[in-house]
Amino acid sequence: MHLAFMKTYVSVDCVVFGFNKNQLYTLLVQRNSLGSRGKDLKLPGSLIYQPEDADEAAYRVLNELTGIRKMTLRQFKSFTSPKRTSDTEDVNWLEFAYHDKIERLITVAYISLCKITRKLNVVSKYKTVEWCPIDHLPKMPFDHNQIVEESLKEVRNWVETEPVILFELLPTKFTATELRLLYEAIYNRKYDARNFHKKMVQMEYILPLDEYQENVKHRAARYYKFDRVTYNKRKIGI
Amino acid sequence: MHLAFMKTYVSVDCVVFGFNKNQLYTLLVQRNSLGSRGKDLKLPGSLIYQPEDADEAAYRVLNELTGIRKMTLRQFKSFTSPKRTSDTEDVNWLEFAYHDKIERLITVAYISLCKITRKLNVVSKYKTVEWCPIDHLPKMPFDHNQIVEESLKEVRNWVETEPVILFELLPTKFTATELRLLYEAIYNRKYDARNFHKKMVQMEYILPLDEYQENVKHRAARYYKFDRVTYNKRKIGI
DNA sequence: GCAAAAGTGTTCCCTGTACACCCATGC
DNA sequence: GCATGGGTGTACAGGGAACACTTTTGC
Repeated sequence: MHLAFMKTYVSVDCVVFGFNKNQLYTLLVQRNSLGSRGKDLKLPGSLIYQPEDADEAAYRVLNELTGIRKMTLRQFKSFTSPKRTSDTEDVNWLEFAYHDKIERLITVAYISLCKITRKLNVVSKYKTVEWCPIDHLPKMPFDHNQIVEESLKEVRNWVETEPVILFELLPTKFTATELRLLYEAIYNRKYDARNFHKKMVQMEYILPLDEYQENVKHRAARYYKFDRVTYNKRKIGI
Repeated sequence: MHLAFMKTYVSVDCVVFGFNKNQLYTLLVQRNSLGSRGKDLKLPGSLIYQPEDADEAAYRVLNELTGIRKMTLRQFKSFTSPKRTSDTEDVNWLEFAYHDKIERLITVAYISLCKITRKLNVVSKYKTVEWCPIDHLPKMPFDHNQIVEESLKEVRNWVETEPVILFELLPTKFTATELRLLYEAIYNRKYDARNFHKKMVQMEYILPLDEYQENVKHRAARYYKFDRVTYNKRKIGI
């Protein structure tokens, strides 16, 4: 038996995390669909251009959406199943969007992070760009649901090696509670607020500000900010 | 400017770790070269066949080399730079080996593990298969040196989530010192032998045997074995 | 005063690390 | 005996978890 080798298109797909209140969100785009079921939301992504590597393609996709030149990102897994393109509607959309015959398509999945308050550009290829809570995701095309699911585990690994990424999800000034809720959302567990606060105070790269919440009906919480300089010094020590 | 999308061949490459004495090794194959420089060693790999996904291609490559049906493996990163195929000699070899015109090639890199004593098959595509100490690797084609380098970090992550993989590198019966040297090789640091021993005794899935070393010129060390049943029970608890 | 959330202090336990010491074997 | 490596016991430090208690603000 002689088997043909696989010659294929390669795309990148980005799981962009955002955070608000106590909930993680991910950025979804709406396909300019061909009259199909539902809202037709999917992960932002693109085929890779000839002169690009996958990282560059991911930077390009994210730059189009957010205007940020080089967002922090992390490749986490490639999805290569031949079954990815078994849904004819998905394939039709691909061929419609890229004006090309697509037989097989593998994708390199990336994680990135974005302040949820950031203004987003609606790229012409899509109808809308929106934040969607990760525990209420719609059914998405290809294996995008699976990609998001696996990406959440990868975020945890990422936080452990580079806690700096947490601060890309928070506003510049944040309270201890906001940071704690972010940890709780990522690890899907509760942390004792009192212990968490002490631990946070010990992180020398989190600087207390002389600013406090206003118009809250309880004791106003102090604001903190992340200090990149101290953080980078700390990393050398490890 | 209109840019062409990338249509490319996709391969898998496997970094197979082995362990002996106090040293990690990786499995390299020798290309049936076209009269070229050096020994021409590289990572075992293959283009992906049409009906396969990347995991299946990696299983196939490893099965050819070791005869093991489904070795434990872990996808860890895709390497996608257009520069991968900038060396003409590398491209010549590819086209020679696969009887096809190769312009661009991305690869999905995998890690796997193998007892170093295992008998290996020399696949017809290659001249030799050999174990090479990871800190004395030859210059290899493509970005294979970079792949090995990055894979070592990934092995550490893997051990932390699934310590079971360590025992795929050790003989069925092993001493405390052997396990310690394996840890030392992976983490590139020393561990206090006495503390390590105590820690090991606490791991309920490592069973002490009533067998001891023979013909050693010091107190004979006890042999231990890994108990998969206890290990799996333990995992449920987490 | 009361509710609600911020923030501090204390205690306990577990784990890692350092290190002193004893054991078994070959020469 | 002595060198070599195997194996046990003790002691201390740091970090996490549990939780009592105080502070500030709006109503």
